[in-house]
Amino acid sequence: MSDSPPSLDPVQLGTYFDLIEVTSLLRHAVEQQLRETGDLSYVQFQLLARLGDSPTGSHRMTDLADGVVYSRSGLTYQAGLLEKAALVVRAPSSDDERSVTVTITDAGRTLLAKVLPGHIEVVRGLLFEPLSHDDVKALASLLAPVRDHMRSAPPRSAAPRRRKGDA
Amino acid sequence: MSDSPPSLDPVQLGTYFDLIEVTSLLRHAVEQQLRETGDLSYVQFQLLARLGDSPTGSHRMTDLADGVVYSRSGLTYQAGLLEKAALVVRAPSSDDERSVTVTITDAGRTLLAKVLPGHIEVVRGLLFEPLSHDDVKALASLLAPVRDHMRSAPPRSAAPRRRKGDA
DNA sequence: TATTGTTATACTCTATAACTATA
DNA sequence: TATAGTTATAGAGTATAACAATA
Repeated sequence: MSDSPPSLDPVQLGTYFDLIEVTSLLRHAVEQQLRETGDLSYVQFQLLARLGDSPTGSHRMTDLADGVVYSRSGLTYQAGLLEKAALVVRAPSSDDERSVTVTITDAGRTLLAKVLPGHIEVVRGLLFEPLSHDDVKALASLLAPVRDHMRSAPPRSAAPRRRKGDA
Repeated sequence: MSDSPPSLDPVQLGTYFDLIEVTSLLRHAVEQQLRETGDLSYVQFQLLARLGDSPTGSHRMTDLADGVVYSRSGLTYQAGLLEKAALVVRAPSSDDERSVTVTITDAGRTLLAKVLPGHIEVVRGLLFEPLSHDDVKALASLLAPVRDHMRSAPPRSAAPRRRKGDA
């Protein structure tokens, strides 16, 4: 199948390990803060944040699923939890009766506002404290192409159901 | 408590989001590969990899827990699964009868060897493809201080039971 | 026929607390 | 008394497949 060298060079390997370690620790710390402060999981926070960022406070289920969650049923589950907590409202979309539009409520915005400062403080204290402004810029400029590459080359993850063309 | 500005600057925020997105996608892709190729979760792979890296092929449970897993019972669970799959053996430590020494088996090493090439290929194809060697070095030099900082400042995560001094 | 979303179900993983045994 | 590990248990999260409704 392939005869390329089957290993990463030591720098790559160490970088990969550091990346995994750093984000695991960061994720863990942030999840704890979100749970304590707002009784939110990270996925739930991401959903609320996306809705809060939207000019309308709304998104279709599919758009949310494509960004945050990996399966549709998973999103239905999470949206159900958020709706039960009155942080979100679901309603049939006006233009496409199949779609469901999710909208953040005032309570959702309030909770988001309550949770955000601590969230940011954790991120700053853990991730950014040892980095200068120039370091952050450098990091950003390294991550951007990786992000774009990953977005453009869905390895074979995602594919919640079956996307566009497919054998 | 604190009157520091309650938000990250746009560059920091974008960097944080990119970091989360990149590692989420990478993690997801890698987990899928591990599951398909070796029926391993990422945690299980990490445990096997740690044991395989050790000169003796062994580690104490506690040492494994401190690096990979966040609760002791979680490690017991995972070690139990690995042992049931004959990838690992557990035995009381010779020097400290309270401790349990986990050792990777030949089958464990075989599985590790089977899984590693694909693992590395996913990491290279997804993470390193858009980065030059200098980019990787730069990324490594940015992640290292963050990693050290996080290790030295356990925010209040981990603490599986109760560490050294504690109120 | 394809797409959107939900439901039922099953499974994996994680964490807390109670417990045993050794240092 | 503190440390190492296990167990029981409970809960959160995820994915697959079958389903209903609209385009």
